[in-house]
Amino acid sequence: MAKDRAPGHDADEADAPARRAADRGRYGRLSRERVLASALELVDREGLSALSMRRLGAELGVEAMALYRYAAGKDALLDGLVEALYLELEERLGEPADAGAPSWRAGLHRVALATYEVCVAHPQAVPLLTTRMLAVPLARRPLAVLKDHERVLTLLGRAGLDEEGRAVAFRAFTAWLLGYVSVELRPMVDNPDEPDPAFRLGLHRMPPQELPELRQAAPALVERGGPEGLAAGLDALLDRFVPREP
Amino acid sequence: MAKDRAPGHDADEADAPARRAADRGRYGRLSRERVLASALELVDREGLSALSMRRLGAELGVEAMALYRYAAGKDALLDGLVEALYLELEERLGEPADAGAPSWRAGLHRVALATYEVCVAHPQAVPLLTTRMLAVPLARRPLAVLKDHERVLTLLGRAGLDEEGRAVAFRAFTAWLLGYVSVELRPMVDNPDEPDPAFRLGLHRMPPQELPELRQAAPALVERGGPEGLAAGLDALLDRFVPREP
DNA sequence: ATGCGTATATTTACGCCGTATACGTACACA
DNA sequence: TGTGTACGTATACGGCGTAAATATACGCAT
Repeated sequence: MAKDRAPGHDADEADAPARRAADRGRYGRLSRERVLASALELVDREGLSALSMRRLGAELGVEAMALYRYAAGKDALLDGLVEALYLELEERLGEPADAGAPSWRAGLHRVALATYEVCVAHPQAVPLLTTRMLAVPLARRPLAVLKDHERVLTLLGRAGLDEEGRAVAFRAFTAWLLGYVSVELRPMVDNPDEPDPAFRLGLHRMPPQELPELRQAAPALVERGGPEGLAAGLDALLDRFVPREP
Repeated sequence: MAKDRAPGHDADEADAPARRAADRGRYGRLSRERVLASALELVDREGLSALSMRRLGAELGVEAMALYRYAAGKDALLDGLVEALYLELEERLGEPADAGAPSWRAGLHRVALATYEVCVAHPQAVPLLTTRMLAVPLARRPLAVLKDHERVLTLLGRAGLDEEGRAVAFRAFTAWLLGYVSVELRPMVDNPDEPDPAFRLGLHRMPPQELPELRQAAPALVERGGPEGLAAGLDALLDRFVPREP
């Protein structure tokens, strides 16, 4: 495929121009959006390890090197995925200025919940948040990420915190949120299709005598806390790190 | 090097046996401990991306394939690193049964603090906790990890929680701890050697007008919360998820 | 329509990666 | 001293990220 170099006429296909373009998925050209969207889709479908430049190129009907026009390299592509997640978050949240005037607390809950939902929609991409995103120095993070930070800081500002208090609360918010989605959104179950609960969890692999508590608690541990668990912990932290409301 | 096949006599070195062994670092043979220790050292020194089978082999004076006797593959090697971290944690904490009888709360603080310290000692390995460790189904995690889980569950059991409450508290403990070390232990600073704070943070890279709050808060944000921040959030969560003490 | 400059995509090549397979080597024990 | 077995090496393969050079197609003035 993509081997014949005859410039114009092929045989039975009428229009000569954009012949190769048709090969690459019926959309005319590449664009950063298309590249990132396709990458995210691939990750959602087959996991992070399936994402390679060559594979993504094939997905788009294009050679690997063509992608370098839209991302400086593989690392930049991964950072682009983080950006894509935060753009999706922005979309869910609406304008940066939290337009209406719910309380700062409700605002933070809204941000946390929306982030949770984005992560639920793309569980395979979640590790990128703790690896790529946090690895990039603050000022170099994608704009969408910075806007999210700005939003959270603004909400904390409304709570009447001084600069130091705001930084403490911001770190706590981020740590809880990222930690929560990290532990929540990955499979704890060994063999999902097994009917017997103990075998489904793979408990027969664990040392028989030690670990009695873990053995007993395992079925409950693999349950999800859900958005409620996220909200409950968030409130606990806010109660601690933010002075009483007026 | 490692080319001469003359079996016994060399020239000036007396003892013939273990000649090749001397080439590979003056220690006789490989072992899982040596492999994992060397891998962790390499990661500490040069980061996760520097860890490859070939490189680690070279580090040990051995061909890459030799490592496959001690770890089934690269993934298993990474899981082994997680195990190594938790063995180090176990060492810091002493016997699994939290022998003395500090309160369950003090016990949890001790576990959290010791985990924090291990992560501070190996910041480059921290991403493995959210990627590899959490990606492995509960029952397949390394024994040292399971023992840690058991310890935390036991402490929560002393707090008088029922099964459901224990699972909720366990997840909150884990999420907070992993989230906290993840955000805390990576460099936020763009150019550490720059004297001027704003340039050190790379603030000149950020859009000039938007993000006013972030701009102002940045210097405080890049500070660490330290063990105190960890403990404060932990208490907040425990107060919420554990019924009042007797 | 024509030709050209530029944006876009391909080709080719290099070195590193994980690892399957087959092969040497040396040590423990008879 | 001989032999079985645990340990390490040699070689090879396909896939990876990406640098450099090359080919193609599109917008636009003519």
